[in-house]
Amino acid sequence: MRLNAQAIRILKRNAGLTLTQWRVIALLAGTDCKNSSDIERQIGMDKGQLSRTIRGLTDAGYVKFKTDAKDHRKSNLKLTAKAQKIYDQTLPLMRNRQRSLFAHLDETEIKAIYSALEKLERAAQLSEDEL
Amino acid sequence: MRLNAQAIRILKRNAGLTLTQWRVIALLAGTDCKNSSDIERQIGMDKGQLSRTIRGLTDAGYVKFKTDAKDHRKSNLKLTAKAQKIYDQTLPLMRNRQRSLFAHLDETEIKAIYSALEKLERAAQLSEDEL
DNA sequence: AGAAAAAAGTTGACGTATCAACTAATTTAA
DNA sequence: TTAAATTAGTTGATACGTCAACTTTTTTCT
Repeated sequence: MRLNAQAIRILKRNAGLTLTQWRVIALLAGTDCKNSSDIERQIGMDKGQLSRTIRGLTDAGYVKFKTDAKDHRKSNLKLTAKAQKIYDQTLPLMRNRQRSLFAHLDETEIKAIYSALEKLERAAQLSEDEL
Repeated sequence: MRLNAQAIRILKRNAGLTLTQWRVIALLAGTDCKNSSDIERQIGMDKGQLSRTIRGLTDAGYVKFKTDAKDHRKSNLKLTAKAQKIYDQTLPLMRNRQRSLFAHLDETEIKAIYSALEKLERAAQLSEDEL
């Protein structure tokens, strides 16, 4: 989407992050997501993609990776101080962008979009079975 | 988008085509687009991507490639009989899908979506300059 | 006519989305 | 309790979107 272009630039210039990296960091910082599956459930991101993104983040020193003590399948992810700082600096920028985008739409438009997209997803899902 | 999933399957199973290949074929068959730039203008597809897609189509025998006689920069693309046949067979399937998707939405929803997306694009474009 | 600009395509790089096959660990159920 | 199913995560493959650098050919401008 071209809509993401500016988000991508903001993140690249201000934080040196990709969009998926940002999304993962934001979830680790702003929700109680602690591992890959949590994130997957939260935003429906592909777990393969997620695995690679997380590796990238740990390699870059944004995330500390531990395997869960109780369940050895699970991981236990934590943001480093570095990541937390970047998050705190970047969140306002992203919030502003979000706001300035949606400022152009009125309530009914936003609702129509969400409901329509939901319907489309559902319709797509239904006819999926016929293939 | 997950919405494209079924289109992708229909194309793969019934025609052995990717989505971008289909789009290019559909434009060559259904409009007066004759070269890469025409297509680019029509659907705003990246010219790099387009170049590769067209190469793929010519390699697969769907498109005949000639350089334009008058302007040696331009190409002159034509569908082969094989491609035309696949197009004729596949178009109804894609049309049906389109219809069954949009059948779930009413007029106002469809309009709201289009106008909202336009506004979003425009808003994104505007704030782009501030970066 | 000659230099500069623009247009058409090509190629490379990177990021993202999705599907599939696979390993290892845990849960379930016979 | 052991076999089967499920869950967590990794890895590979393919397609797609976007940006950038580059070549070649044509236009534009002076």
